[in-house]
Amino acid sequence: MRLDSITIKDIAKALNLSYSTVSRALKDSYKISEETRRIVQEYADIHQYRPNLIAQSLKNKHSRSIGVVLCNIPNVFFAEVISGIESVAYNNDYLVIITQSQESYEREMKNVQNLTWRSVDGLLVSLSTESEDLSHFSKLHEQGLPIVFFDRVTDQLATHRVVADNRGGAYECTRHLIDSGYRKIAHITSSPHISITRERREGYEQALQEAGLAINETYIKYCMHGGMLPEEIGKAMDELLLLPDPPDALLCASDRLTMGCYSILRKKGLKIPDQMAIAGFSNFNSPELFCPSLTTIRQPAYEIGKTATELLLELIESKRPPTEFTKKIFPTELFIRDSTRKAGS
Amino acid sequence: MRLDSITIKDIAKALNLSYSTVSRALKDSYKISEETRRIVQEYADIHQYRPNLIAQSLKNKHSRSIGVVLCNIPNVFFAEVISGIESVAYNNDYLVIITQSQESYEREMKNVQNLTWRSVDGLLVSLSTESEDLSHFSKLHEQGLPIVFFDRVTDQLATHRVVADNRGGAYECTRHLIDSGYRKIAHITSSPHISITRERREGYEQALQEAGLAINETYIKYCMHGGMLPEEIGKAMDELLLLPDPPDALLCASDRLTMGCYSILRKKGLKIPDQMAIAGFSNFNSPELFCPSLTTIRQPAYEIGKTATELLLELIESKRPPTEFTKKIFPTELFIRDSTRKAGS
DNA sequence: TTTATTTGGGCAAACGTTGGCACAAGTCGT
DNA sequence: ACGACTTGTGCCAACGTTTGCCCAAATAAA
Repeated sequence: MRLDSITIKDIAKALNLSYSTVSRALKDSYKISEETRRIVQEYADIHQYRPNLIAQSLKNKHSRSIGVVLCNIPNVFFAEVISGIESVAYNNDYLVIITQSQESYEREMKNVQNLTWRSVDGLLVSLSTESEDLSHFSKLHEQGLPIVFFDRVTDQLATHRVVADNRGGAYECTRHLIDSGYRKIAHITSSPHISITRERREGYEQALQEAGLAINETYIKYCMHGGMLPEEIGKAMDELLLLPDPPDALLCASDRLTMGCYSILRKKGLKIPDQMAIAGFSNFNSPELFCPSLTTIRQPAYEIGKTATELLLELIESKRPPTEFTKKIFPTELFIRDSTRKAGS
Repeated sequence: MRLDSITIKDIAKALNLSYSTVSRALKDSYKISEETRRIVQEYADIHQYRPNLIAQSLKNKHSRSIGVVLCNIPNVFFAEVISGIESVAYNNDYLVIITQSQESYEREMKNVQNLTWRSVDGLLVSLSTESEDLSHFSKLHEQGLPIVFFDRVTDQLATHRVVADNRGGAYECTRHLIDSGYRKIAHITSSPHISITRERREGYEQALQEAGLAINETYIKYCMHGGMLPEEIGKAMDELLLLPDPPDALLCASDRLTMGCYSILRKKGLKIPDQMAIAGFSNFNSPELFCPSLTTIRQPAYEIGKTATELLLELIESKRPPTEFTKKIFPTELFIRDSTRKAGS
């Protein structure tokens, strides 16, 4: 259902001008007399002329819309990212189309396909945990579709990437745990396919190594669906707890994981942080209300969304494909709270 | 940048048919021989023909997209609603365009305008706290644009509404507080302009009245921006606490308010629930981790989004404007936790 | 056999914009 | 006074689909 709005043709007829003159007067391009321009503008204003964006898209081959592919909207981190995306898009008159992969490769592919049929001008992507084969993206990218990756990125495609300093965040937090006296630090993380998993593990391992602590593979647990399935977190925790020499601290690699693990510890009645310390990546904004308050590594999610979108719009609007691709890395913030403070320290 | 994809014309030329025949064969309408249909379909499949949705929109006067107007994406409740919206839209091949009003009337108007220029087929709306004048919606609605309201609804427009049982939820929770022995129950709520504020207050007042308790106006605090501005919550709390006879329990009317108030109570070092009990509407999914665990009223946000979208699509796809408009009311769930359990009870 | 009806398919206009090209009138230099 | 520009505007095709209308052939009815 279209809302009856006046068109260029209407203006042309009313003013006894040709379509093209009106069109040109309206977007003050080309050589149009000041007089004509004024008359047209005035008429357009009075009659509330609005260009039909669909028609423009058809003609111009671009739709002023961008597609977003991410795993799950209610995830705090992504919700904040979206908010950042939306704000930049809004200011630039772009429209944002959001799709959720729910950590499924299948769905991610379908969404991307759908988005391209819709002729989005560019894509903002955070990979699903299942995605190993990235050909659905590289094909499009080769055809010239601008893509910017954020959070869960890849180096298989030559394009911009926007991430938090995952390695640094994990490193800093692990160091903090070590400094607090913990020696048996486990790492509960997501699928090894995605970039954040690798980077966070590297930070974790680096801190251990620098402290002269051995890396214990049995202390590293992968949740292949990033914690979407509650049972995978439970399983990982059980395995850890049943170890002959169980860990005394937990570094969790994502929002869902952090919440899930914390919740399990509490349910099992373990004393935090004495029996088990816990810290993790999380953008939840009241972790101080937990009991004990929760040590978190916070990512500048809004900033990430904002920057990724700015980069994408730049890509879209630049005439020629850029030769250089940046990887923006935003620092994380460690908030030390009671869940990692030993009673005595 | 359009991805070179084959068009109907290409197929027509290759198969030596006319555009119209191909078009009709593809959407098996009209009378086309089985033979032709098969040939066209096959060719289309092999060459991965995808209809150009922009062109279709221009021709058909609809875009298979819906606009969403709500206040703030990172708000848990709305994030879940969006997730529900997205799932229905996805299954019906509709595209979802999300805008945030940030509780600003100004922005809400601009967003709606923008959305209609984009020729969305329908609107899903949750009003901002500032919106009193609804003419930007009613104008469009009169012109035939399908609109479904959810959460913060209005009866100024004759259309579908989807909400939680706000009155019931508030009533049940207030009763619970009364039953737990609290007698001085304050209500911290949002702007009186929006429907949820009124409904929740009604539930609160009804419970008080049934219990023979007086309604104390000084116990009802309105945060005009729904708690978006941290200082408004602080001010409301201060005023309550400084009352000669301060309340002993708090019923908070929204996610942000509940979190904000809880946080302030903790910061001020008040004993929950002995000095002050607190309960509120919240969709945060780990309130049991708070200290003390937080009593919440949960709304079926995902369901609300899902249902609103189903209703909207029905409206969009039905030929004639319906004569009846439904108001779907979903029950809320009260989760009683320690923040409202007196030590002795 | 003629006429009416069905079946299958083509033509071309339309949706609202845009932009290359053409062209008339005015301006300038010589 | 005559060509060479410049300026302002109009014409028309194109973007990819859809669809009303028309028409040819085949079939059925008379």
